[in-house]
Amino acid sequence: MTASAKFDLGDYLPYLTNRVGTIVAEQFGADALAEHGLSIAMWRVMAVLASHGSQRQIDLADLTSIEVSTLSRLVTRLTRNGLVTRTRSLNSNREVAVKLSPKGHSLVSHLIPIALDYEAAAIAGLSAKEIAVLKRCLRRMYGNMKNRAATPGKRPASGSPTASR
Amino acid sequence: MTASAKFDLGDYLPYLTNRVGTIVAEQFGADALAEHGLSIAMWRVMAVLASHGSQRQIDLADLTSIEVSTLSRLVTRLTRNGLVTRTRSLNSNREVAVKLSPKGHSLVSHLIPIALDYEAAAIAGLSAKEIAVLKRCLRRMYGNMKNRAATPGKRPASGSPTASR
DNA sequence: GTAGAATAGTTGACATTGCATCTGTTGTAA
DNA sequence: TTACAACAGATGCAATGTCAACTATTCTAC
Repeated sequence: MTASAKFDLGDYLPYLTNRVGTIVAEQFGADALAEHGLSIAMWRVMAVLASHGSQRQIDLADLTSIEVSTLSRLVTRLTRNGLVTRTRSLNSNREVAVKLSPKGHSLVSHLIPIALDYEAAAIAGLSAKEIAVLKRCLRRMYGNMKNRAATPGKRPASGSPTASR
Repeated sequence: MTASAKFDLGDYLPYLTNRVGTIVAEQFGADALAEHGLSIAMWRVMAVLASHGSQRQIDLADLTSIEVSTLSRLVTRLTRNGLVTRTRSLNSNREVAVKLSPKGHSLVSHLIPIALDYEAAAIAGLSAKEIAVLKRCLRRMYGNMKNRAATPGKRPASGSPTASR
């Protein structure tokens, strides 16, 4: 056992965060999405479209954290299921505009209240004040990481010489 | 169409949570894990082992939120890479004890400080008090959902009037 | 205009995942 | 003991995801 074995995962924020995200998604997926033949990724795409309106695939990828190539096939599937439409963008011929079809819109409208129920179940027992802090923290954390990604020399090089290929 | 089209994803906690978890994992994976041939899932397994010691696969699955069948193969891969060992448990012959090998231990020891740097980068600008609330909230949320999963009649019936307060 | 870089999206090859199913082990109760 | 349910883990196979090319379009600067 080396000295650095001192690592308390239960106090490590990325772990705590990912576990919450995963368990909520798992349950919502199994209880609410499965019966509609939707995967969590599909729901995310539809939720983004419901909230932000028509989007290019590249923006969808950014908003959903789904890889562009994965997203391309995902949109193909959603299109086959009649939930979204994919049309060439008006202002550019290489862009695509993805938007909810009427059927897709009606499905998200049905799912949104259920999703909000799950959110409510997750935060049960927490005060409004705590939730406000929670949201602030999460937004800040996302911003911090996003920033870091955009910044050159992003490597923290703790203990490791950044010299790599 | 319907009134419920009013859905602000930017205020929806499962979304905020998953995005933070994803972006931290993505960057840590690309910057620190890739050069060691590790995936995020592999890192999670190793981090759990570093923090909790030897585990059965089923417990690893629970602690990492990785499916048991996926985990089985993942452990096989980690074993092939010499990072963990898989031995029959002492007290039961159907159980397996997964633990870090010396090589695996030395690798996590190297990665842990880097992981903590990423955590620090993520929470930059937040006060200790806010972080305390954040952790409390995340633990509570996980507990709430875990509970729900164990409870019979967990379904919030579509369109349910659960939406109170 | 034209060359070349940048951008948006798609696709082929390959790896990984997830469900259902299977094997083997342990616990329980007649 | 025997029978059977519950459990831990592994595996076949179809579905999905990922990386690296590749096509097509638009932008930039001469």
